[in-house]
Amino acid sequence: MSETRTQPDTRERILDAAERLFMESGYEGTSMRMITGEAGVNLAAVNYHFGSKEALLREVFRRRLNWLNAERLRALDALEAEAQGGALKPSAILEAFFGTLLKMGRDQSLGGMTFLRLLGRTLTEPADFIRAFFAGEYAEVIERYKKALFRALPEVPPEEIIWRFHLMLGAMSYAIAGTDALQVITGCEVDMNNDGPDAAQLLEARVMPFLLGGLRAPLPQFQLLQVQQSKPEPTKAA
Amino acid sequence: MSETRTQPDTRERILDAAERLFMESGYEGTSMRMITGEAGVNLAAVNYHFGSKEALLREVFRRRLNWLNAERLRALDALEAEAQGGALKPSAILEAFFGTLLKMGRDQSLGGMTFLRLLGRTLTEPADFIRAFFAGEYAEVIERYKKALFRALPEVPPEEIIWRFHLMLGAMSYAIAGTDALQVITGCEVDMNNDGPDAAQLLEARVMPFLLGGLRAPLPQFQLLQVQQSKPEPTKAA
DNA sequence: GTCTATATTCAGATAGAC
DNA sequence: GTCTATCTGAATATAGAC
Repeated sequence: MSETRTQPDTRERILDAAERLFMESGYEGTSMRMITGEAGVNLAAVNYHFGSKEALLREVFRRRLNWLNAERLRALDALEAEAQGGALKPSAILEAFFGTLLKMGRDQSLGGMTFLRLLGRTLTEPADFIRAFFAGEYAEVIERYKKALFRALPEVPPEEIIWRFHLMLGAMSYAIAGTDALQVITGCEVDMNNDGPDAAQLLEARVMPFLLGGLRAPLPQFQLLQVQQSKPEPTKAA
Repeated sequence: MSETRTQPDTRERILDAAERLFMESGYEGTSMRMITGEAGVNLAAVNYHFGSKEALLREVFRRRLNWLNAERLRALDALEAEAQGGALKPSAILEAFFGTLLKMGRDQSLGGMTFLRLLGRTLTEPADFIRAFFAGEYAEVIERYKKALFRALPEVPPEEIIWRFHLMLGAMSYAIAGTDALQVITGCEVDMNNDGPDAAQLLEARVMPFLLGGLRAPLPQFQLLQVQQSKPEPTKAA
């Protein structure tokens, strides 16, 4: 905040450039020369300010994930306070979890669609240190939401809920990240490449019903058998 | 088939090693020295047999996708012949499309889970030539299945079907590819790392109900308004 | 803090002997 | 077809002047 800044924020310019280029070309596919070139700073500045390319990537994410994690916890706290100890509605939980994410897409100062797409892509990056980093960053929030879903869907086996959480994350990530990848595959133009509020709003209207439908789908056969022994009439999961 | 082979198939050994390493470390993260090392062949052999690293990647996929594409078309042909000109059930279409994919996971000679995970991961690789390659390979099959879904769900706007197709692909890809990525995130062990029939069967039982639930979810608000003007009682999509 | 110049490593690719 | 040896370029990172 109160730094003696000489240039218009070299550090910030590097983070912005890296965010965009990692999104576009992936971590391994982006060189530090590309980053410093786009940022208009000297090559050595990255190592001076961040120490290494790995540390730069971590900082790119930390800058945004701090807000996302805090906001997701806050949204869940608010829901639970309102419910006064009762179980939450599955749709409200998804709204808190994914709605918060999509709010980032609508706000440039939080990263906008650029960061959302970077996030979706990076979850599948194979580099070990990236996976380890995300595991640490996400652990607390995921744990809280998992527990909320367990309480919201008591008749669904926890293992099944975890799988469906997994599948919802995947669908959302692809919807965000895979724009060109999968829109080429589906052979249709999709209107998400531009930043701004429209893309995130459309995404929300389209994806949330799909996720909720998947989350509340009938249980697979082999689990229905287990459940029927303890409860009558469990055809629907919720 | 009738080659004058000196060694136990250098070409095939390279393809197998590349398939596994690309799956594990990604395209950019895998060097030709890693590949030839694992295959136990000379470094120069890759360029001799395939010409370049790019061409090697394409051949890794072509070897498997030829079967997948043909089988997916065959499965759809069979369904349409059986329906005698009528519309198909959405569940049958998904079964043909994703069931065929998962059949590969159960059969080592078709690539097994290794290839399935490679496929899921590679769809999000950002390199341009990879996206272009997939677009070409998938075009025909996607077109046929899209049309089948349009007919199967006449009350759902085509644009919405395309989105949900997109979302189903994403969920399935993550379920397959993101094993360690997302199982770390969800904080639970998932039993998919090993090859073999069990993993693919479990996957099928778990994922298919989710996909069908998403595909048939209620339409988003803004599309309900459009549809209600032409048809009564369209609360459910199917 | 910023720059130039460079150290070091490793990538993909190829020439040419066998 | 397979090998050794090597070319060429590009990557990350750093030393040291300013």
